[in-house]
Amino acid sequence: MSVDLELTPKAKRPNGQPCCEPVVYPDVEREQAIRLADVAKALGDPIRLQLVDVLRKHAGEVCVCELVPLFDISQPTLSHHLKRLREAGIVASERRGLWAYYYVVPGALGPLAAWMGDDHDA
Amino acid sequence: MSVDLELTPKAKRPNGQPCCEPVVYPDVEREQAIRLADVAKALGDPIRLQLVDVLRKHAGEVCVCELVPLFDISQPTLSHHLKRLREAGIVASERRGLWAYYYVVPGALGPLAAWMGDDHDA
DNA sequence: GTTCCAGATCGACGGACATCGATAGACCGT
DNA sequence: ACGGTCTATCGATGTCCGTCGATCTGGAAC
Repeated sequence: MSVDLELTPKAKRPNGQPCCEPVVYPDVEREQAIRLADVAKALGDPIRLQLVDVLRKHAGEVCVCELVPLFDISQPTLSHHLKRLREAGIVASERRGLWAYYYVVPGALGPLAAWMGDDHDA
Repeated sequence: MSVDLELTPKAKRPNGQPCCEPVVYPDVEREQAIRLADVAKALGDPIRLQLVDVLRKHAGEVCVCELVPLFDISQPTLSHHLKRLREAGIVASERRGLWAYYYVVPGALGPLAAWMGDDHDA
């Protein structure tokens, strides 16, 4: 890894013709790609995506006790998914008494949504 | 799994007060969530996300030989990532002679982008 | 046919992940 | 203090994933 690689690998071809114009893409967004991929990975599970969907559509806090019966998974597993969403910065929680209330962090999906929505064809 | 669970788990609380209003969310989008999560999972790797980024910004086909030097991974690993993106329906390829050209399938990111961009606060 | 090259596939390996039951921790009523 | 309830954590387990080197495939040039 971390080999000093030249960005124009045209080298020698059988007939010398290039396969396409060089892309030579700078790694401007290495770090950004990691952050975006982290959010995407957190959404890369059907249950977590549905969790975020429920929380978003509710536009407010939702008690965990209301989330548990929505999925055919055990309570520890649901807690695990909520933790992953929390670690990805997508949701946050607040404890009141016995119950924990979760909500979507405003703007958490913004960067990834913006990247996906960017119209690169125009 | 697949327990016949009642959707209103209010049961008996210590003082009988509910933690919040019932959500009772129908699984309208179980199947859709799986499809969206599949796309998100495919984007849940920095290299794959950068690959899609390069292909999208190029707005055309890009030869694999141009992609290899952009990342510090081996050629088989890159091929593996391209395969995963292909299986997720995000990219497609065309072989011409010795070389393989990849491009982003138009509209492949649309559903997920639409879901993320949906303004549930308004 | 033979040789070379680009790309895909294979097999292996280490690490991450989803899932569960059991348990711990926090909190409320009595 | 005690018992009950909600949520988080722990430990174990089976599966999936990213990565590599080695190899296979099929096309081009000689």
